[in-house]
Amino acid sequence: MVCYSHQHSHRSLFRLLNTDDGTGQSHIREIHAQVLRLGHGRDPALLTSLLRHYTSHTPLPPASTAVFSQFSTTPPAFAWNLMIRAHTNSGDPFVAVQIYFNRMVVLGIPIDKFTLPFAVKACAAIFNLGKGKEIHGFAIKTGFYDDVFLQNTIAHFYLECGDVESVRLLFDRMPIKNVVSWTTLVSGLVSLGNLEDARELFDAMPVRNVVSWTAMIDGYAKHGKPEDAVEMFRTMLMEDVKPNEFTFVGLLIACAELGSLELGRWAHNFAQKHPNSRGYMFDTDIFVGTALIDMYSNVGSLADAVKVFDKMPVRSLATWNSMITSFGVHGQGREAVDLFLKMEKEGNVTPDGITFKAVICGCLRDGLVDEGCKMFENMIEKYSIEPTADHWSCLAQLLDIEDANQIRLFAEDRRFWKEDKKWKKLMEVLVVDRRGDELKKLVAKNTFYL
DNA sequence: CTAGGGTTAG
Repeated sequence: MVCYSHQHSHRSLFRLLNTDDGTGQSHIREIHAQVLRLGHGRDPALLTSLLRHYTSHTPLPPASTAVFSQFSTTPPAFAWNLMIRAHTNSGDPFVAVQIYFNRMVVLGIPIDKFTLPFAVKACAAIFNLGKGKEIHGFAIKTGFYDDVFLQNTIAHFYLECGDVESVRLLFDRMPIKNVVSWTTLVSGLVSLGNLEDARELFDAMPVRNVVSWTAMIDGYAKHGKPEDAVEMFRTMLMEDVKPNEFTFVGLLIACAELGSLELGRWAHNFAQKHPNSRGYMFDTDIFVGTALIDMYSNVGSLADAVKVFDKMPVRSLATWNSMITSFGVHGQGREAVDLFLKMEKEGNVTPDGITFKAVICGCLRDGLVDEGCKMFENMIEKYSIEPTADHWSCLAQLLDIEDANQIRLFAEDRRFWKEDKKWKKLMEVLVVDRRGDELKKLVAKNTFYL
């Protein structure tokens, strides 16, 4: 608790706002109330500090908009920048561009060197190639382009929009490149699957850090070169670069791909012995934990996967999905269903289509026909999840249904068959199962629905 | 207040 033993002056409130009390919360609402009570509600310095605190939380608290509107003159660039950044981070990049950045330009508010990187990042989040290019041009015209940070952000923007050639061009023309510039292009090449060029560039880098190494490790792991991923990891250790959570995820994907329990255990052991910069062991990280579950399941040790799952302090939807999938693929449908029920009960995450696919497939592999159907019903009625071709296909196998009409009859009987688009789903099922003849028959019979 | 790597879907 913050103790107000005396009336705070303007200066002491300001100091309080900019002091970290160690909880990360800094009792912002109490301080805000105090600011208003003492009549400092329009003080620009205090408003800016308040805004900085509010905008560092996600999702963005409504109070931030209220504070932003309290400036008696137009807010300074700093405040606009915070709002652009916060909206992008809170899943509202459209508002960041349309409401904040555009208005800032229209109102003629002088931007600073932070504004354009934030605006470009918002464009990247909505893949708005046109607007991003416009800002690129705007930067050149206004003289803000001469900045490595901005150039790196723009390079990453082109990468997000799938335009690796522009990234390459931009990179070649950069007068000053740093390790981030190099890594951006490396990861751009990696994500086309162009590992040869990526590696060539990686080897040519004047300076490499853990991020650059991880980009290569992850690329090899995901593009069918798990041996190279492991090799890269070992080389990285020899060059005295410390791995982090991101690196372990890449390494574990490679271990899963290689199907080696021994190698997987080695990676896990390594992660358990090395704390990260905040003193936590790597295997407590939610991404590393999920990757471990997946890895152990893939190399055939369900027991180890369960051990990791049970030890995890925090679990995401992906964590639950990964564990339920593991039970399913190991033929333990009963355990998959039980874990699903536990997931519902703990209530921190909401099941999605992947969850149901995992449970229903688990039921299929364990011969739990009634349970599987119940789950299918659950998915539609309780969670309003539209079944995909995978779900229909799973259901068809569960019910041992061969004929398209039987699936339809079943679905109608259960009132799942409400809209025309279900026909399209069914067709997808038949495509997935490569039942070409049945598909042709279905199309001939139901041309009305197309 | 600015830039680059991450998990689940037989």
